[in-house]
Amino acid sequence: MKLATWNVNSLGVRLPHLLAWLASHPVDALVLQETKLTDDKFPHAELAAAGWQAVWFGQKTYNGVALLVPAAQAAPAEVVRNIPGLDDEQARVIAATVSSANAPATRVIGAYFPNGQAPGSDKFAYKMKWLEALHRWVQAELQLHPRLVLMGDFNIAPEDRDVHDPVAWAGQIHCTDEERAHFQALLALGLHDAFRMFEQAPKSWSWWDYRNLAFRKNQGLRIDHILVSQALRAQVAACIIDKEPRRAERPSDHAPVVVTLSD
DNA sequence: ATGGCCTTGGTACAAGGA
Repeated sequence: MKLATWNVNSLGVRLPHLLAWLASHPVDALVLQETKLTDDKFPHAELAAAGWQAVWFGQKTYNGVALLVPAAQAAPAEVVRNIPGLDDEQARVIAATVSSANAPATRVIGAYFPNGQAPGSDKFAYKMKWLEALHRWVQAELQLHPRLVLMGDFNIAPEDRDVHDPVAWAGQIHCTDEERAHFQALLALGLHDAFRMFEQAPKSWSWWDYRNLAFRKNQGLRIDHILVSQALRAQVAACIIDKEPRRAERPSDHAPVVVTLSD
């Protein structure tokens, strides 16, 4: 079973690009972030024509998330939109139970973590509050669904090796001690960073700034993550960042991350 | 380098992203 996450930075712009990637990457579930579409604008018909069913949760201009599974697969079940109990006007989370043909049901949480803008800002305070609510909710979800995957754009670089220039980024947004402590708190729930379960090339990033020729110079951050629960840990066979779509014309600034679970 | 780019809304340029 393959599961993937991708911040597409506008599904309206990126739909052809997404369909091309899906055609050559037959995953069992894909979560999207930054769709930037209200629910009435979500391109479910175009996705269905390409063989994909979806559940989605969006808003105008900003944020927006979705979960795609093959049309032949069972429909995503027990769908949750945003974090229960958190009063949030921003569309950042979609969760569902996914059943592929050859694996037991798996709880998939797709999340677009707040950016946070800058330490000390109102947006940073919102990020902290959101992270606290996420932690509480994921803890409860794990009790209900031992087979659980939390994936998405975390907007957190967990360690200095996830940052192209740790000195320049020290204490900056995505790299503060507070954000990193929240990442560790999620791991402490019994989640595992699938990418770090394997030896990886140094300077592996999932996001590169559009500016400064950052992709060409491989100056980026690893901020898109796939965390798997203890029950799934032994089945993780591979985890990769697919840089190829970042080379495209008009790419997203993020690359997809893909995890392979053995049956 | 104080920044460079991309997207949205809307039709000029501001806001947000990371």
